[in-house]
Amino acid sequence: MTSTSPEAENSAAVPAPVVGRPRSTAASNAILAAVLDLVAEHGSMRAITVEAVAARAGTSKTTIYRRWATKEELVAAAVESIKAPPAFELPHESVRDDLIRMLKAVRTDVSPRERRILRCIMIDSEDNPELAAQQERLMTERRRAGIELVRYWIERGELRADLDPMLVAAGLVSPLLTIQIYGHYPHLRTPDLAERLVDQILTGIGTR
Amino acid sequence: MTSTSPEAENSAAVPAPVVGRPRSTAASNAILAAVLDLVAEHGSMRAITVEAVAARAGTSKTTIYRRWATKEELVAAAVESIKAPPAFELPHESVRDDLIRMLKAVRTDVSPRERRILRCIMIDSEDNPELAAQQERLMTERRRAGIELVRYWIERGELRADLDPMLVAAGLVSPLLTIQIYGHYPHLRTPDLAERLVDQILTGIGTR
DNA sequence: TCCTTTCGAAACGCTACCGTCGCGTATCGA
DNA sequence: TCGATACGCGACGGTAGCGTTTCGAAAGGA
Repeated sequence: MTSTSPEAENSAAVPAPVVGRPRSTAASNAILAAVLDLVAEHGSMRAITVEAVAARAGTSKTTIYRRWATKEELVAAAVESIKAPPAFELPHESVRDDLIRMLKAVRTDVSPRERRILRCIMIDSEDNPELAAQQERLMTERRRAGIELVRYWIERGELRADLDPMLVAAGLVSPLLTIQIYGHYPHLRTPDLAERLVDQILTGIGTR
Repeated sequence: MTSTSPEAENSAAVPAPVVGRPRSTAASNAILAAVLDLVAEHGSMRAITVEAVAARAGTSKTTIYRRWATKEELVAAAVESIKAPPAFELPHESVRDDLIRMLKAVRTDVSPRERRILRCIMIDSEDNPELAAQQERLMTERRRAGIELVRYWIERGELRADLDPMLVAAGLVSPLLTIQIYGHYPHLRTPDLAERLVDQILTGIGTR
């Protein structure tokens, strides 16, 4: 820790010179936050303009373009600045409660703002490999907790030993996400969706 | 059937006069097909241009704007022209086979072209209520078969009677779609995904 | 203090695309 | 044949947004 800068450098940014007036980190943060705000408000990354970002951040376009060469780099940097939510604590009292809590965490820990941001990343990552990589990073982080949870209860014999933890997690989280975030199956958007999903997969749907 | 036109009128189109040279239905069809082609090739509706549609359809921009007032109307009409796939026949030999067949039909009956179109509709329906309505129409049609199937096997006592058929369908189709179409959980993209999903939900994951 | 760089503001060039118009030609019904 | 409309073509005006430039002022480091 000899002379570390207080803020981590933005990866894809144009490097700042060492002499002269230093760049305002407050401005950098405000710009990245403004990008995420606007992405959350409007539908996608196509829908936001650099001028709007500057206005929201209280800076000028010049200040933005001094840091990032293109709009794509700017958005990528903003997405990169998103941190994964802190790992939530589970009481480990019962499989059912844990799974339900995990699913509800997907719904509550993720704010509506962040939810819309994730949705936009999903959309735009189609034709933006940089964004696609970022998406993978965010998704993998968020998926890990669920997979670990399944593993935990398999070890304790509460879940079948021959399960693929990832498939179980997918079977629970995917329906929840498509219903909650994408708005599919509107009839299923009830407050007890998490409970119903867990019960369904826990006991199975067959009669034998 | 006195003087019915051979083709159904396009709903939101500017009505064609009764005197003078009639509009070419071939051109109309070529235009709508071109829209869907281009939507499938490029990412979204924003990415396609009216000039490109005209070029692909072998017409001129004038011909397009004589039928639809704006690009939005054009896209909406093209989406409206999509027909639901024919209902597939199931052998009804066993629940397991039927469910697996149903899931595999999701993967095979929907061509890659149509898949991309559906994806784009999903994306653009965010800020286009007209498209959102069309999306609901297409999704509901496609979901019905799965829900009916669950109901069929409930009546025959092979599935639990207290199930919500829609929740079961969602629990099966959603993971498949997110994995197959959206590319999530890349480790799960195996040829036997349908079988594994069905087995997991059929027998349940719990040990008691 | 001086030198270097940043900042905000405003204007600019550029490109892409929408939607319109005019024109000569083609095609239908009466 | 005549009248009315559709057709393709090309050009146009208008708008939006990206990225650049200029300029005076401010703010740090040596």
